[in-house]
Amino acid sequence: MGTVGKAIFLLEQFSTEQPEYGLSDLARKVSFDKATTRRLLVSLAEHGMVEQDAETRRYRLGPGVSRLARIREWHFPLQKMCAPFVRDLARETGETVHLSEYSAGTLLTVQVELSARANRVNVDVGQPLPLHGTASGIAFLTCARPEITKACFEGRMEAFTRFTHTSRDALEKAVNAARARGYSRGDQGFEEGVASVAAPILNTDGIAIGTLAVASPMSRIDAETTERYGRLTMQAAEAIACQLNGGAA
Amino acid sequence: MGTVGKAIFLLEQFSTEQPEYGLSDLARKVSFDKATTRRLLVSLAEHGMVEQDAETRRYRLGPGVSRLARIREWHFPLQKMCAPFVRDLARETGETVHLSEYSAGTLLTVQVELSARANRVNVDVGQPLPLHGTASGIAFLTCARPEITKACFEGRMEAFTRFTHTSRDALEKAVNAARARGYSRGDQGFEEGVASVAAPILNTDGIAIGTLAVASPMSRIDAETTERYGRLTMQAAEAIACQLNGGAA
DNA sequence: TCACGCGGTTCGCTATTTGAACACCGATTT
DNA sequence: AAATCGGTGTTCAAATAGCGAACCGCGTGA
Repeated sequence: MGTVGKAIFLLEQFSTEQPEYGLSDLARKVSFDKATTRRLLVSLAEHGMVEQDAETRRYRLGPGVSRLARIREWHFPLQKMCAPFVRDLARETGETVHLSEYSAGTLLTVQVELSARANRVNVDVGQPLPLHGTASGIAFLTCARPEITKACFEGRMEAFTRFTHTSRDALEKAVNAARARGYSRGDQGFEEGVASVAAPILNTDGIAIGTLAVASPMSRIDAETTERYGRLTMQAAEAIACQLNGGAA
Repeated sequence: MGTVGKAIFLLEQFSTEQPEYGLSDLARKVSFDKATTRRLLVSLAEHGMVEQDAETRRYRLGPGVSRLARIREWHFPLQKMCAPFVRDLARETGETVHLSEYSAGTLLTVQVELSARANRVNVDVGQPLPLHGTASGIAFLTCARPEITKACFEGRMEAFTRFTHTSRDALEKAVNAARARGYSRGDQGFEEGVASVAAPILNTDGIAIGTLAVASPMSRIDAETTERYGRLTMQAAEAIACQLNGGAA
């Protein structure tokens, strides 16, 4: 791994559950030398990508990342644009809805609207979803760029539950079924007891850039509601794409 | 400059005005070798910090930066929290209001609410403001951590206009006056014809983490309105600090 | 009192980064 | 259609930047 890879790897350790680290903590977690870790952190801090609490000496993500994100969001306002659609879909279904965006081999969760029910599916913002093991992933693969699909089919497929598709064949079938249907189904492929439906969000070229998904506890859904949620998700994803690509079409 | 510094420097080239670069463009702009620039971009792209448009081959900020920003914002929701205060202040004054956060030696503009008037001051999100040359900077220095103040006083002070404070003495005077007053004034220190007032936003320890500022064309204001805007800004900054620090006191 | 773990620093070794030169491709010019 | 230009992307010897074991000083709890 190159030096910048390591630096970014450090940044990626921060999460909503663990937003702060001491130097040694972090060094252990990534198994870099303490000195290395520190040098990287200092470099990052010089540009505001991390900041160090003046008294606890712990490190956390800095204002620089927000700045970059604002520039991106300004130019490509995916999140802002999708917010109302995600909310509406969550209200219509009463289930947890999440929006994901493709990034470096996985789908990153961008936005989550949690179900109001006591028994609900929890998804964290920033959580990466595997392409082969989630409804979102399968939906994405129905319209992904060929290189991505190829890399996914040829890569190792980790089994998260006993339902995860782990063979190219099974996955290809699931993707084809989803493409025919217009939305994907993910039955306990990532987490036992969770059933999801998802639809891809396409750019002007018809290539998927992300997905919209509804995740429910299995106990609450049957074939009919799955179909209903699937259609709603598909429609919402299309509406998003339509607005993203300039209102036209 | 170390390798990660260079990588981040690349990221910092992207702005709202110039959100995309070709490889050669970018290499020229930062004066790195093309090969170097490319290697850095590839490393960044592997982690989603930049992405390359599949057809134009140009590079832009990637979803990874948004992810990091969301994690930070989750943990430290400055922007979300301040939004209503910024809006209210903009409505009350009818002028451009901007919120900045300290990062790596400067103040980064986090949020801007532009005046509705035709003749108005424009500030860009993500724009860095110098500590010595703006109302925001002076407000910040009234309550900054001693090291920061020291570094600023001892550093070179660029003159942006003929009104910019360029001597330690002048700056120190302005800071002391602002501290006594509760808000700072910046008369054409950064841009001719622009007068601003600003107040620091303090953390629980009474240390400034950012500033809130109102920027008006000079033609529109006099001593009295300056005083009024100053008080309003101060109150808003205090209200923000109060909410940031847990509603208490 | 001692031992431990913490943040931070040093310095010789070495692996990584560097950049001139090159290959390629497509558009525009001759 | 040959030549030229400007662009992206690749190579490899040379040199620079990063590495990490060992170190310091500090606070804490045994």
